[in-house]
Parts: sequence; C-alpha cells; structure tokens
Amino acid sequence: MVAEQFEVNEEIAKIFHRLGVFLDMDGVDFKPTAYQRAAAILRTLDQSVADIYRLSDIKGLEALEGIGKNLAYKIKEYLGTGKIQTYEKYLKLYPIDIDNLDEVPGLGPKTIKWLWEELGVKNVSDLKIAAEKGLVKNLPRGGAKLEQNILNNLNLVETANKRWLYAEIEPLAEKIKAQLEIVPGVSNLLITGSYRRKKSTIGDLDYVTVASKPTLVMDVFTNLQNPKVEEIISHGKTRSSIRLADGLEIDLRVVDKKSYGAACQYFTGSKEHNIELRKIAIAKGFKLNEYGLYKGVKQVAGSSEEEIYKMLGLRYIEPELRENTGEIEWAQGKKKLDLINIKDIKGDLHIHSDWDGGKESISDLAEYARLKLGYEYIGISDHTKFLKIERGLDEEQLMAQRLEIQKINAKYKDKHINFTILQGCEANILNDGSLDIRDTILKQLDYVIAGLHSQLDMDREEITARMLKAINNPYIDIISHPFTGLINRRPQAKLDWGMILTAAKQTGTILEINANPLRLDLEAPKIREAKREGIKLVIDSDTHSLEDMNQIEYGIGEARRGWVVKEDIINTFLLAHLVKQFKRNVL
DNA sequence: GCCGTTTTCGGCCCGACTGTTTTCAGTCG
Repeated sequence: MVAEQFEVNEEIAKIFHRLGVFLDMDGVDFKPTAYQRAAAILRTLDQSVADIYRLSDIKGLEALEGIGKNLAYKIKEYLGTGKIQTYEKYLKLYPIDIDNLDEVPGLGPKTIKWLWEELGVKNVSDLKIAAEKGLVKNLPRGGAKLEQNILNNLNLVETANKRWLYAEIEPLAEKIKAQLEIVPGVSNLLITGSYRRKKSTIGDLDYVTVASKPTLVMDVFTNLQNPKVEEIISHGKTRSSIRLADGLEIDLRVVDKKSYGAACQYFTGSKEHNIELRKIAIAKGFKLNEYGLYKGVKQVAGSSEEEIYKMLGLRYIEPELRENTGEIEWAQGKKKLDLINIKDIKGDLHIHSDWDGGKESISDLAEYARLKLGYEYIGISDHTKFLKIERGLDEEQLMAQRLEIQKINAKYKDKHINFTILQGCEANILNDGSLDIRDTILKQLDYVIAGLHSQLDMDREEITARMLKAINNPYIDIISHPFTGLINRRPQAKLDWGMILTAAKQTGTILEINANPLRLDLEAPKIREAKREGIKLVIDSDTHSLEDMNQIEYGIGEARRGWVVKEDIINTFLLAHLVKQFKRNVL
C-alpha cells in the first residue's frame, strides 16, 4: 500500500468509514453513504485536512467535496481533541472490530450487528469460533449454508491477495478470453472492469459477452481447467462468478446484443463514474442500467457505449478516464482530448545495458528498439557508481561507454539508417541531494537521469529538500520514478508533491512516468497535475532486458489515466525536438 | 449528512444473486 502521506486524513477517513457502518447497522438511511463518500474523498486529498483547516478554517473543510457543515465540524473536533464524540459513543455501544469483520465477504453491517447481538461476536476470531461450533446455523434466520459460507470466506480473507498487478494478470486474462471466445455462439467478448480502465492493480476480472447459447458459455466458464476453477461462487443464467486457487475472482456476464454497450459501460465502471452517469440520465428524464438507456420502458440506447454517451449529451469517454474525476464535465464540453497512444512513442530514454546490471549489449538493445518497436532513438542510462549492487559505472566507464555509443551511431550513419543512441545515465541522488558523478562528466553526456535509490524512508522535510536540490541541479534533466515506491511492496517516499511540482516547473526538469508495472511512478493523478502545470513528462520502460522494453505499454496506460496527450510526453518528439527539452540545451 | 441545469427541501443508482425465506432483506458490484 501507498504510505499514508497524510496520516490525519487517513485516521479521520477510517473513523468516518466506521461511523458509516455503525449508522448502517442501526438502519439509518442515506447517512451511511454520506460518511463513506466523505471517507473516500479524504483518502484522495493531496493536502492534509490539518493544513486546510489551518489555512482556511472550517470554511476550507466545508468547501471539500462531500464534506458539509456537520462533517467539517467533526474534522475540526478531531484536529482539536484527537477524538470525535459521536464515534466514541458508538464505540461504547458496539465494541466491535468493524474493519476486519467488514472485510469478510458476505458480511455487511446488518449481519455484523445480528451476529453481535445474538452471539456476542466482536471480531473475526469470535466469528470463526462461533461458526466452527455450529452456533450460526442454529440461530433464528441462520442456516447451514450461511455458516459454511462464513467459514469459507474467513479462510479466504486470511489468504487473500488483495489486488494483482496488471502485468501479472494480463496473460491469464487473455488466456481465459481465448478459451471463451471459441465457444460456439460467442461474440464480442470484452474484458471490462479495472482491467479495461488499465489500472495498475486489478482486484478481479469481469468478462462481458454476447452469446447465442448462453448456457454453453456459462458451462465452459464454470468448468475451466486451465486455469482451474477452485470454487463456483455463483451460477446464474446471465451472471456467474468463479474463484481460482490463488483467490482471484472472475465474473462472466452474458447479455443481449441490444444491451451489449450498456453492459460494457456498466461493468467497466468505475462505480463512481456510473453513479454520476445515472444521475445525468435521471436529470434528462432517462433511466440508465446495465441493459440500456430507457425513456419509460422504451430503450433509446444500449447496443453501443458510444450511443449511450451521445444520448446523454456527452462526448465518448475513454475507459481510462472513467473515474468521476472531472471526465464527465469534460465530456459535456466541446474540447477534444486525443489520449496518447503507444504508436506515438518514438524512443525510450531509460534503458540499462550490460555495462551495469542489465543483460543486453547496447547494440542488441538498439536493434530491438529499431526493428521490433520502430523507435528512432534510445537513451542508454546505466546506473552510476554509488549503486554497487547494480555494478554502477564510474566516470571513466561512462567515458568509455560514450566512445562505444559513438561507434555504433557512426555505423548507423554510414548505412543511412535513421536511428540514434543517446548516452545518459541514471545517477543517484545521495542523501544530501548531490550526485555520485562529477559535473564535468555529467555535462559531457547527452542527458542525465537522477533518481532516489537509497534512504527512501527519510522524513518528509528531509527527503523533499534532497529531491529539490536534485531538481535544481542544472545537469539533471529527468527525475526517474519520482516517488520510488513498489506497488504492494514498498511505500513511496514522503515527498512534498506541491513543492516538487513548483520546482520542476521552474527549472524545466522532466518527470518520469516509469512504466515498470511494479512501479508505475508517477501515478495517474500526479501525472494529471504535472500536465496541468505544464511540466514535461517522459514515459520510460526502465529496461534491464530486451523484453522489458515492451513495458512501455503499462506506462502508456497510466499516462492515459492521467489525461495525457502526445504533446505532453517528450519521447513522442522527433530527436531534434527531443534534445531541446534537456536543460543543457536550453541554458 | 450532503447537495442543487427540478430543488435551500426533498431527494439520494440500480439490478442480480443468495439464503432463508413464502415475499424479502442483505450484500455485492
């Protein structure tokens, strides 16, 4: 998980979430959603509510989406006292471990309350004991199936891998797709959900298809052998869900042709986007559901997503943008937005060769880029000497490498081949913000990437100062993987993003969108902000072996989610235009 | 409790599937 940059936001979000559940337990209408929504919004904020309160008082809090007078007051109360009275009251009433119980699939607020009242279940371990003793099946409104489900789902929670990396799930997703597509009568099979939105992590897979023999495809689906179905979660005429041994849940929906677009739209989500769309539908006198857009009982759109958006008075919205973060307002306007496409990429500037820890020779990398990917240039950016584990290059080695690159470039020129290898390096930003390679050498390279590779857990002020010094260094052109997190493995550095943005803008420093699927750093929301600020961006593969160069596709996905067009990304430029983006060629 | 291209009051997304039910509430996506 991402480190909690704004711990207070997270603390309050947790309380709001629990309050929402408590209110739900008591059967209160609408308030639960308001609390949950507020919790979700707090988690997306780029600023601490403590800062907002300090700068703009309670009015600043109320100005936030989803926060009104009441919740603003509760935030203020928490900032002042470290507590929220309403919450403390509920804690006494229900001394229950809401967070973990709520994680158990099939358990919602009402069931949690029921188990608490009937059996005194306070937490997951109480629940397990009660279910194992057979207490649940003997309750009024209880039953054997319910009890068994609880036991199954408890096991599931213990072993669950919450979200999978997009890149690790991609081959499996396509393999299942291929098996379903050959079932007789199947057409238009699409993988929807967060997979289609190209999120960096995927929680489950959602397939939508048209089928002339729905039962046939459902049967194939629930009997998959490779991958093997571990559990059939539900099995209906039009919707079924299965689970694989590793816990991955996969859903299949079979729909009529006339509802295909509506179903794809609906199951692609995001949920928040869909809710917004339905509100627009209602405002225009329609009703939108997974079967189509309706005026009364008459379907007015549904076979394609395009016609649904059109009927709602919206431009078509690319799946990657469907997060309810302003795309609907955009779609009501006239401005075009041609998101970047993989074919726009002309080269790759973050490539490690066998001079450092990489596997491939410079000429093999160049030929792969030129012939397989159709690039016009690459930049070799090997690690530098501080990173001993990666056999980082020292000054002398960099100069020797420069000669080799010049030789290969000369050969291309002799053969009239339009391809150029640039020499950069990926220098290390040391603890004091200086680099591990002398300026006299740095200025002889074509460009310099610098990144954090050590002491990533410095406190906010310290690591921000370190990064700012690097950004202000006239020899550093690109900051690689700025936040330096690893998805699901390592938290991000606690950088002050606002200060990074300002400094990058002032100095013309380029920020990298690192396409390694374990990094995807910058993340989409930050990409979008950087773009808005006019900051230059580059999408790099961070290649260590030939195939890694194809990772660029994941970076494209993240960039699209960040509303990026071709012009925002410097490695869509032709070489002559590209090199002008480097500070050394501007100053 | 929030919010406003119908609204400062009166709405608040929608349907499938499950389990224990015999008409539905709860959960999920």
